[in-house]
Amino acid sequence: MPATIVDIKEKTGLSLATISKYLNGGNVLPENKVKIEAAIKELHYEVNEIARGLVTNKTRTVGILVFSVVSPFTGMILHHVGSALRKSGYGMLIVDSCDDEEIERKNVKYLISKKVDGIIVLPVASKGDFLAPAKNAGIPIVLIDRSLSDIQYDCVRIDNRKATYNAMKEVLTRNHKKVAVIASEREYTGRERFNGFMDAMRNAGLDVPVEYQVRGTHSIATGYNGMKKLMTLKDRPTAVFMSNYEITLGAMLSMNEEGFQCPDDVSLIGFDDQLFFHLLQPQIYMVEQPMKAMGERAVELLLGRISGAVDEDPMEIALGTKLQRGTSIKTLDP
Amino acid sequence: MPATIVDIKEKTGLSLATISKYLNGGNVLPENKVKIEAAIKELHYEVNEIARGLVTNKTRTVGILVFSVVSPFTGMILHHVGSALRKSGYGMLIVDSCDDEEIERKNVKYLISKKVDGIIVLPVASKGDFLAPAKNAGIPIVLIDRSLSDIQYDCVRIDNRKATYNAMKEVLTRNHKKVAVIASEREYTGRERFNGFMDAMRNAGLDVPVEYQVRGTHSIATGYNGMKKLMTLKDRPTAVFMSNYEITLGAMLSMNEEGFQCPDDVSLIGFDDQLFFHLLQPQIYMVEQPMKAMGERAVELLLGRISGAVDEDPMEIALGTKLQRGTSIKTLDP
DNA sequence: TACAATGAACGAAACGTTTCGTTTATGCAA
DNA sequence: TTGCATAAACGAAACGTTTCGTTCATTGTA
Repeated sequence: MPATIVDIKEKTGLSLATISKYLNGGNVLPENKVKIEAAIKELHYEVNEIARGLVTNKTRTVGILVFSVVSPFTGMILHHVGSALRKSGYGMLIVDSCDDEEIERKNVKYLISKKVDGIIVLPVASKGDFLAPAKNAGIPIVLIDRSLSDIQYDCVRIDNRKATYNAMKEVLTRNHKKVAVIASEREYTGRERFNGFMDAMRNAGLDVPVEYQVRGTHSIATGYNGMKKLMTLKDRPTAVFMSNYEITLGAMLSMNEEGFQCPDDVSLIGFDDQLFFHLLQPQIYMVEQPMKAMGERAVELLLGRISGAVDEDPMEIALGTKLQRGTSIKTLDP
Repeated sequence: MPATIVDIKEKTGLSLATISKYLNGGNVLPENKVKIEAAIKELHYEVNEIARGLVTNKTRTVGILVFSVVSPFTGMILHHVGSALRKSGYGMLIVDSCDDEEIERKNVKYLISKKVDGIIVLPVASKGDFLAPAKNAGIPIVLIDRSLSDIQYDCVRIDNRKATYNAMKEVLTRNHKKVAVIASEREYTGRERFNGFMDAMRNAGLDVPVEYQVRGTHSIATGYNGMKKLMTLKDRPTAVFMSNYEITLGAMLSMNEEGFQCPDDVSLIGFDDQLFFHLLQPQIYMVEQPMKAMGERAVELLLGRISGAVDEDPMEIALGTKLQRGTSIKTLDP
């Protein structure tokens, strides 16, 4: 029903090749250009991307493989990645791994079958074998936020360990000695941040007793239960580092519930500013990730790989973070 | 490079038509079936969806047009819609309207150019003209959550007005007379819920002074500022209804900040349970939407339209809600 | 004036499927 | 045996583009 390039051919008397050339930005005589444009307007012609894809072997669509589509972190990344892609004329086919490695594995195959031009991954698995089918199919891959332990892919993220290490200085220079951590231990970021925390403590010559090391998952429940547990210890910490948004949220809920005050009862420092912590009183010290830049750099890199403009070995891009200062850290007597 | 149906043809000696028939579930002789399956395995053949799409004029992909991809409500819908679609072999091409009607309008055209088989919409606009191009192209459309004012499309949602009306009974039977509302006025749901609130008050013979009617946007800021304003009135309300998740979150932050206690200082009732309110103390009364059912029904309906199994006039499906009872409403003396 | 060089237009083949109308093979009844 | 009905296989066309190698026209140069 919709007009095709053949209709344009008949209306203008030109050949398919010439019209195709025009459509793809090639040079045609001014008079022909006018004819073609008139015909296009009159017939409401639009190129059929499917037919085009069949011959070019490109879909102008990239697959986005996310560990979970309900996380606010994911939502924000999707927002920025989506804008950047659209600006370049690409669409995004999103698949949700539901925090399940088996689903993630299937999703990769699905994206391949959909012939996406590239894949952006926020992985759930820590190892990279699930991406092998895509790699073998020659599909460019860029990771965001989380590196893989056994194989290197292009990855845009922050230096989690260092960022945590630096953030911890804010606590340590205020003479805190008894500092606890609540961190996720299942993904890359949680482990790195935990390590950064331990680095800082070790470097300050401070010990971290096991009951101060709360490990869990990337969830509100981990923060909630973790904080509850910490605050019922006989020997409470004077400060707590929380490794991500969900954990921070959970921890704060628990504090509100128990009536603990920050920073009077305990000092807090967290990760992943999601805007709304700005509204909180007290304002929490927070490591802010450059979400927009991460999304944009990842897209830029992926499109570079797709076009062939980038052909070096896989690279890890670590972007800078910013510490949102607040009022949540108390200065103790030396 | 990847194997095609022609390779299978040559390996088996059968015709393209027969192999295609097999691939699409048709009957072939057992011996041929064996031959074909062997060849497929040996050559790692997978059907090229692009080529198939060119002749069938189907992409097995549906477009998802969301008002904002960063909202947790959207994330949850995406999760359920995505699962349901995948179960039926469909993928989702997601486009983000960034709460902007102009972008939304462009996105519709983009989805059409991508030849999606159907579109699921969480609209930002209140009027439906932006969907006209898709309708004219014969692409089935299903709305979720928000109806349009001027034209009827298939829509899966709840009865916001009634749900609010019923929820308000919990407040009114506890003898509250001075009840305020914080509601978004820009989208369908906010307006309906506001109306439901006013219905309930009117029906109880109660007046709602204008300073008790806070209208704003679907945002944390509206809830935060709204609650702050309400609690500084000389004549404070004894209860507040909050029309959605973000507003509820903002309102609670403000209360925590000011040190107001719920339900001692003010009773609260909200909308959109997002799991994590379960963790809160006190537990807030919340109208819970059937997110999973909404996503699944919408997909079911859309696929029905696509296949032609459903061909009645557009329908509005209003699913039932559930009131999560809590401890956030105080019983006043009569 | 002839010839080379340049640039635009052209025709046909190709991309990998599905589908339509026809032919071939099979089984059964007359 | 012949004829007929049924089921499976077949060949060819079609889907709407891009692209390759070639032809044609124009301009500039010797």
